[in-house]
This record gives sequence, C-alpha cells and structure tokens, in this order.
Amino acid sequence: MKFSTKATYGLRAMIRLAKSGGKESVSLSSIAKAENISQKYLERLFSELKKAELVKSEKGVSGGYRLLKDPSEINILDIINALEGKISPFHCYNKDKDEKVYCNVGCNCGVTLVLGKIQQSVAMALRDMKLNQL
Amino acid sequence: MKFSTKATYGLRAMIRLAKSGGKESVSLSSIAKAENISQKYLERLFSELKKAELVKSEKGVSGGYRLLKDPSEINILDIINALEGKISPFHCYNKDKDEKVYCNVGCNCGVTLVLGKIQQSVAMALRDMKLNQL
DNA sequence: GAATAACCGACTAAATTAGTAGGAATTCCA
DNA sequence: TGGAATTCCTACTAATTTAGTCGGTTATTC
Repeated sequence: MKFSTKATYGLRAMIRLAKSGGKESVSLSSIAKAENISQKYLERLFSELKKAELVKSEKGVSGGYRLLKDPSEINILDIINALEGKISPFHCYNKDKDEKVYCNVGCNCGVTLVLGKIQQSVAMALRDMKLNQL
Repeated sequence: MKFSTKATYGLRAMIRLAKSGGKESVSLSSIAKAENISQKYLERLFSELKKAELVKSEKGVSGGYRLLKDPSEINILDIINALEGKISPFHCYNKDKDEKVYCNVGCNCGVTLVLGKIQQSVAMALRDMKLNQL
C-alpha cells in the first residue's frame, strides 16, 4: 500500500499553486524546474487536475494554471483521487458469482471488513486535510 | 493507494489457518480450493510468510502449514509487510543530492509530512489489529 | 513405493506507472 | 504580423510491479 509518484508530484505542484497566492497563473515550466519533474509529465497530470475541476488554465505567454478554489477549500483526497483514481480497491472472491471482484462492500469476509475500515479512515483523514494546511 | 491481491490472498489464507485451531497442519491445496486461489501462487506467498516467521510447515502426506504463534499475537501489519514489503514509501526530491529518493523521513516538505502521518496511522491501526479479531 | 505434501527457481503474462515525442492551438507583446 | 511562451492533445514507449505458470525436487506418511 503506497502512494504513487503521480499523487506526490501532483500534490507538490498543487502546493506551489497554493503558495503563489492565486493572483497570477503559474506556468508548468516553472514548477517543473523548481520541483525537478518532467514538464511533459506535469502537463498530463494537470489535464487530470483540470478535469477534476481543481484548477483552471490560461494559455499564452503569461498563462499557466491557478487554483479554482481557495486552498482552504481544497482537500487532499480530491487531489489524490483525481490522479490515482478511487482510493484503495482490493480483491475479493465472490462465491455466488464464482469470480474475483474488486469490492469495498458487498461481501463480509474479515479482510474486506478490516481493510475497508482502514481505507475509509485514510480517506476521511485526507478529506479533512486542506491544501492550505500544507 | 491500495492493497495488493497478494496481501488480501495472504490475509485470507492466514485467517483460515487461525480458524483451523492450530492442532493440525492445513494444506495449501485445501486453502486454494476453498479460497479459489492458484495453489502454486499460494506456495510462493507462504514461502514469504515462512521467512517472516509467521508460519511453520510440515512436509508429507498429512503436512501443511500452521501458525507459529497464537492468532491473538499475530498482527495484520506483519502479514502485509511480509507480502507487500514495507508499507507506503513515496517519492521525494532531495535538493541536496539532486536526485529522486524514496523517503519517509529526511525531508520536510508538506507532502512528506502529511502522507507520512497517514502511513504511520495506518501502520499503527494494522499493528493493533490481531489475527484472532478477524 | 505410491500418494501427498512443501520447496525451489526460472519463466511469462498482464497491468500499471512513469515518461517521451511531436506537434496543434491560443495568447501576448513588440 | 510574427515569434515566443504557454496550454492542449494523442499516441507511443519504457520500466516496474503484480500475478501468476511450469517443471520439477525433496520429504513424509501409509
């Protein structure tokens, strides 16, 4: 169980946006340089952050990205979900359907119960944590 | 951030051992059947569980595996660590060394701080949870 | 000695992650 | 008007991890 670089890259970039104050757009080239991340890769990440309606973009010479909301209103879970997809699915075996499934609910073996609780508590902690707190 | 099938397979198998009472060894073929997991794959998982000193084995006709300790003394974190490796590393960029590193400590960006706390709390929860509780 | 088990190491296949390549569209500014 | 800087887009590749498979060997019991 770990966080992907995608998520940590994205988080670090979002923190930069938050700290820039939001008056001006921040270009990916500057973030790439400061964080030592491939700019092309950042472009891909930001297209996902944009789809998730966490940032907005402006093209052109003085363009770039800025946050769509105040950092105090952006939670970390949304950022990670946008980049990694839904948090923590895990595998189960459904006896009725005789097949392997991804599930968080629907079966009640001990594993599902326990890991499900862990996931939920992580998700809750991440949701309570706002971008301005980093 | 998710749990691998390896971890959930292993957990489910360990639960079976726990529920069997520990008087007799349980064969992998029976677990494989009951849990619908490839027996060969289970063999690999159990070689790791054995290395981690969580189970012991007996060869031969009435052989199999059994727990090395009482279920109430085996915590879930140890099982997951044995199968998935150390929990939750994540990527950082170390400016001094000018390279990417996996770190839990040693750098103090917001991301490291926050995700590190999450990891620790998950680890703690898993460590407090014993096999007999599932 | 046959059946049943763990054990071992190498191989493969699938999925995910991480990153690259090459360009098109937009905007700004001189 | 044209060039520079930016986002945007799609497809490709490379590396890593995960999830197995294959073909046997060794030990134990009956």
